[in-house]
Amino acid sequence: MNILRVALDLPLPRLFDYLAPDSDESDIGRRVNVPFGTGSRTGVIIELVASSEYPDTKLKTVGEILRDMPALPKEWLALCEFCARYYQTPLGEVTSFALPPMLRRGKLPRMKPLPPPSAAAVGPTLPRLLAAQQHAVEAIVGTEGFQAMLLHGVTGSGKTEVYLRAIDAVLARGGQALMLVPEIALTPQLEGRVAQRFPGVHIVCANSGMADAARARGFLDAQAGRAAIVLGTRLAVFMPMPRLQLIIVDEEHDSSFKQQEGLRYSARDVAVWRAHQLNIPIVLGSATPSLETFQHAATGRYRLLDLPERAVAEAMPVVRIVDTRREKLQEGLSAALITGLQLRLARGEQSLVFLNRRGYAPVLACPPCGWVSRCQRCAANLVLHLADGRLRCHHCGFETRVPRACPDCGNVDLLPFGRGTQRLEAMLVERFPEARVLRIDRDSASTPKKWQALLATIHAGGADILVGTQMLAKGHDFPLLTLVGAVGADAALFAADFRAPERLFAQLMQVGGRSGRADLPGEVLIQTEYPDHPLYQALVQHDYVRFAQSQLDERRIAGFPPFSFQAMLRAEARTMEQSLAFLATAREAAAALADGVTLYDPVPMRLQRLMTLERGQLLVESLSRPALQAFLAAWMDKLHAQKMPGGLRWHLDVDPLEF
DNA sequence: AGCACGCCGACT
DNA sequence: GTCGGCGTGCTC
Repeated sequence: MNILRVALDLPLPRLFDYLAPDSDESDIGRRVNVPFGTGSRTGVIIELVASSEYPDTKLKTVGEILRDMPALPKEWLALCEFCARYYQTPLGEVTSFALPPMLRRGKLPRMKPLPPPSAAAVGPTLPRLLAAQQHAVEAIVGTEGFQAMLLHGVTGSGKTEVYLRAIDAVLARGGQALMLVPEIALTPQLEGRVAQRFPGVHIVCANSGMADAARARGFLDAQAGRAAIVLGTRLAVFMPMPRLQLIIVDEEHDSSFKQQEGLRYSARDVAVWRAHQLNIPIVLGSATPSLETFQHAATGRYRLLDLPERAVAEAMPVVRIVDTRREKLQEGLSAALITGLQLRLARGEQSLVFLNRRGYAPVLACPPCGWVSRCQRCAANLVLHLADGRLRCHHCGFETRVPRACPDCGNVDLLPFGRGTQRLEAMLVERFPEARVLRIDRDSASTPKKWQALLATIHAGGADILVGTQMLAKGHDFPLLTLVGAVGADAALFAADFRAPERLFAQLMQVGGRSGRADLPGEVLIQTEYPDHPLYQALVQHDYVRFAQSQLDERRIAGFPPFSFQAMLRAEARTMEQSLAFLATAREAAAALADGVTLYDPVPMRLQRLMTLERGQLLVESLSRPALQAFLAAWMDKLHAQKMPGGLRWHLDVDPLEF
């Protein structure tokens, strides 16, 4: 009797077997409706077997096998199986996540006819390549079989042009190309550029913001090979592409490639595995590569392709460190920065003040009695948003009106402490009454429409001084911008998270790269109380390599990634005792299995309470990835078999980014 | 995760 | 007398 093994979207690490008289091998990879418990569900057929370990008498018969679309290819199933294994997630959860919601539910979109290939396929005139670009293109195009390559080049060095040439070569051979970009509102822009470059080529986008039907159509177009180029955010790594010949991960260091909930996968790492599986090249591009990738390039595992200079003929911005130790700042701004702003204002150029903290002030306090604005649900302060008179928790979204007086003692003189973008904006408006000040953060650019409007204003020269968070750092060119001031960066220098310096360096490099494109030279001023810090010194020199090497030295000594491999078990419950007790039990359960693996003590998470849940974590570390993987598999078996006290939830994060 | 079944409190 | 609280047990 034919038995189908079906992956269902359940948090159970096993497949479910069903009788299926009218099935054959060709049904593997098809979606199927099956009776389950009292109801029914849609899953994916993984295997066809002759007998089941499950008692025959209890086997149910499948419902309808959905043969209305081609079966998902073997490679796609293998990719899902890898993720299930590597991230210790049930296969059904992975296949479910990897499918567009509409297909997951067993439905199909109405297909649209392909747009007719535009006859006016006039190839655009190609820009001339620098020698380094030319070399990179040749290296990528000439690669046969699997090879990971790091394309290392600063903003403006012409990475995108290299990608486009490499894609062009793939298309000429009849292949498909997959390009992953960080999740920023910048995908449409890139799509435009790619579409313009390849007229008549069917390009498909994939990101979570898309309408159901469009996403499902894109998936089917990619699977059928109708789409030659797939462009998308991290979830696009799961697009089935039968003739895939090249994968590109742009801004590979960007943390948005790691999903922070559910299936906690790294699209960059999954992409590398996929390239290996398909025996094709993969290009990881960045001005500030992740230390994991840089280390691979340094040891020769990845091939390094360097773009050392800007393709457009202008100098790198001058980076200057402003020592604020002996200076009385004006609302957080140094005299040097204020002078710089004045100068740009007089010359009709744009400036940007970068502060990675939104709101007016991080906390509102009552000095006489000691009251501070705290979130009821989280172990965090409520941030003062003066623009709309509210206190907000940036973690759980709780908000309330700003109280007129202290809730504890009635004092009416409540004081905002610290500085956010709104406060900086207010200060700049007062200090430069003639300037048009524009604030760009998640509050002012809350919708794509508002964001587009802000961008349009900036591009039209309708703003003199921009105040913004890291939102401004990514991907956009601001031709009129000649000054960037970074304020309050020091906080990240001594953060507990060992990856904080890496992120800060990338951020400052990226935001600095916004200045001085076009023909106007750029200047970057970094305000700091630690002017001699090696991180800032490396920025002055534009020396990513030196910074990366010093970070790698520290990591090597400390035994941190990339010199070790980590996983984090996290738990949340009503009380911290419950969370830590569970983690302690899990640690005991692990002791017998932990060969070549170090287990740390369970500790409260840095944001201890979120949405009224008390959270703890337990770090696991190994010098060997296979040892860690073997341990995790055995450990998860044990934990899944264990009964959980009510109200306790836990998850495992493999290769965690956040601590 | 759902969704059942299963025993103990305040309502039509 | 029942509606319903969520504890625990199962899903091929």
